[in-house]
Amino acid sequence: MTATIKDIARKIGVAPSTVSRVLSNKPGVGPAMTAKIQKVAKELGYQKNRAAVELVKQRSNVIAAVVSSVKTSFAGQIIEGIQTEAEKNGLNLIIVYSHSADPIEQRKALSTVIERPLRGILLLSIALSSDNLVLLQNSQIPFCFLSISLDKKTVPFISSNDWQIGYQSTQFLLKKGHQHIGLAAIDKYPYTGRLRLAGYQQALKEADITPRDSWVQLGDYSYAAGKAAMLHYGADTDLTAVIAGSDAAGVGVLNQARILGLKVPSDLSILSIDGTDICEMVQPQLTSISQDFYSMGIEGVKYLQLLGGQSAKPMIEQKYTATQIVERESICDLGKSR
Amino acid sequence: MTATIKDIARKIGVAPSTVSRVLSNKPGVGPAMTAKIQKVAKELGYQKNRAAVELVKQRSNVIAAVVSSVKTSFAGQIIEGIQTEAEKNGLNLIIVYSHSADPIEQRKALSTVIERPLRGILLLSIALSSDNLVLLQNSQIPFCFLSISLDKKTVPFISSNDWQIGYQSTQFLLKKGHQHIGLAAIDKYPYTGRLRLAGYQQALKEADITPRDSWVQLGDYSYAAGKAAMLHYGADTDLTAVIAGSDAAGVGVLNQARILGLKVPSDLSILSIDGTDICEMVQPQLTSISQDFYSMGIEGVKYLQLLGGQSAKPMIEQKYTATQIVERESICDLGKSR
DNA sequence: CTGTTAGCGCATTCAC
DNA sequence: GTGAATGCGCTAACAG
Repeated sequence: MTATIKDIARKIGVAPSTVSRVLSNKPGVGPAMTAKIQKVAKELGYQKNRAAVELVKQRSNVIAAVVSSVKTSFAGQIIEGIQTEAEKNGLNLIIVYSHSADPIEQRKALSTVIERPLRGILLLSIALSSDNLVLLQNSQIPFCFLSISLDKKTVPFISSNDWQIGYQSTQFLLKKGHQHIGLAAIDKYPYTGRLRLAGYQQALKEADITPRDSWVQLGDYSYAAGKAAMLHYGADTDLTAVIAGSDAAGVGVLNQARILGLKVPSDLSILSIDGTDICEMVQPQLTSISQDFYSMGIEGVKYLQLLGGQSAKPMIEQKYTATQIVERESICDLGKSR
Repeated sequence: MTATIKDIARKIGVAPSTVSRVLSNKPGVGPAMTAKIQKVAKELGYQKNRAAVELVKQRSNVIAAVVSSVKTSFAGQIIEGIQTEAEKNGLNLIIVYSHSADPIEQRKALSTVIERPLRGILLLSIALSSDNLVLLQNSQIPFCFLSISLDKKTVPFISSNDWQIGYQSTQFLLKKGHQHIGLAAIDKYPYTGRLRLAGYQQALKEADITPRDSWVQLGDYSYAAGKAAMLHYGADTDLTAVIAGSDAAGVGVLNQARILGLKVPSDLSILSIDGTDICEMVQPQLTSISQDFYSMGIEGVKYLQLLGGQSAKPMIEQKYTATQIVERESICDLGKSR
């Protein structure tokens, strides 16, 4: 093993506590001694043992992000935000993966995280089973969900408003004169897909339009799901526009439409949800309803910091970050609406 | 704080050591007692304190991946591989970011990782400063670089052969009849960009072609770098093909070429390095020299496991994973070569 | 300014 | 099968 505080204390002929003081930047040690200790520490290649420090201090300066998948690039943006704000506050970030929605898998990821004295836990697009949520809550570690909006009043989250995403994007298309609007590659679970669906349905309802069942195609937000959805719609679809659950799905719809001989946007308009870089990388560029993922990350650690301050009130933050439609090239204006 | 082993021991009226035995699955405790202890542990919401365990056992079952925040999505594939193999071996994975090539930043990321009794460290596309490399080596923790091939005989890595990537892709284009071939958006640092450049130059040399300085455009592998490179080449470039340092860069070249009025592949062929999903998402689909990132991840943790076994010989692995040209739609065959 | 003492939570001897 | 004692490496009182 590596050298310990005792080793260097013994070597110099001083007490371990003195060494500890200088190595953890505590005041009250003479400059001569300080220098000497630092020198010997370097010579011996001393490395702090975090396990020991955390054990005695019952706290660390690390926060954890639990993410469900790396594939979608929005996670990268959130993490970027987290990392930036964490650095600013002298916090270290570790990331752990929790693949699936499988409670057992989730549990494993959670365990590796709540069994340590972390400063906070951020959960990205993770829908915890109720057992696991209880586990998390009992851990006493500050936490916050990101990019998912739960319905329980007692759990904090920072997310886009998914209902609004569904509502606004549908309304946008309606204003462009579209009447037959599809919704593709969203999942059927609460908190994201279901909310978007509800918003979509509401906007349609307000416009006195009754969507046909085939208009909404479930999926997992992937490129493949986008393609599959478009394949279901078919070349002779009555749809003039589709809202895709993610950018990747939007590209899937786009490419499959092309294969079917449909021109975008003249034959079919596409609005993709997310607004990541990929929207500008394809042809035509995808018009999107863009989310502010970076801010979610920033706000997430700010909230954690706030909780750490332990202001008696256990305030629960439930906050929506802004979304914004960014017009690019994939939507066709059909003229006046209504 | 959460309940400890002592709490549950006291509650039952038994010794802490007994509780410890059942909670860490050690044999030699009666079934009745075992059941009782487990029950009470659950009641109290007991959570192991990892810090304490790691302190006493001087080891954990976690491995760490250090990644540079490169925007390119290949990191996700490597991590997928790592995670898969780690799970198979009962290891937990934590990921930490090390932004830049700045030694100070690197040092911080390294510290959060070597100050713990990890089972291994995997470094993804990270070029450590020599100071930091020494630090890592002194930590006694098994480690391996991934997706970067160092020139020191003493450091283990698993990577594509970047020289071959440059050589083979150039040769491929040569065989397709291209004589004027650009290299875009690679960096100028050792170990990746410089190796690819050398391979590219060698292939050109063997074909008696002298590249003009303007043919190689440095960059950071990003979409923007690809666009910038193409902008430098200009609409009236003498190039008939360009090799892009990454898929994102390839798309950048593609889109900028389109803006300049060049048709791909008839006016300009593009070969992108990496072969991630994005190649199939753009129009035309990008022909690529694809890397086996997933395998790098798998092999990386296998190697770590091997080292953990402490077979007296401190064998150093330096291994190249396969690369393969995947033909899609962005390369035009100019006819017989030479 | 520096040394002594105690203990964080747990695993692991060694007794019984 | 179970209990008592010891120590992992470090920080935090408390003395001096």
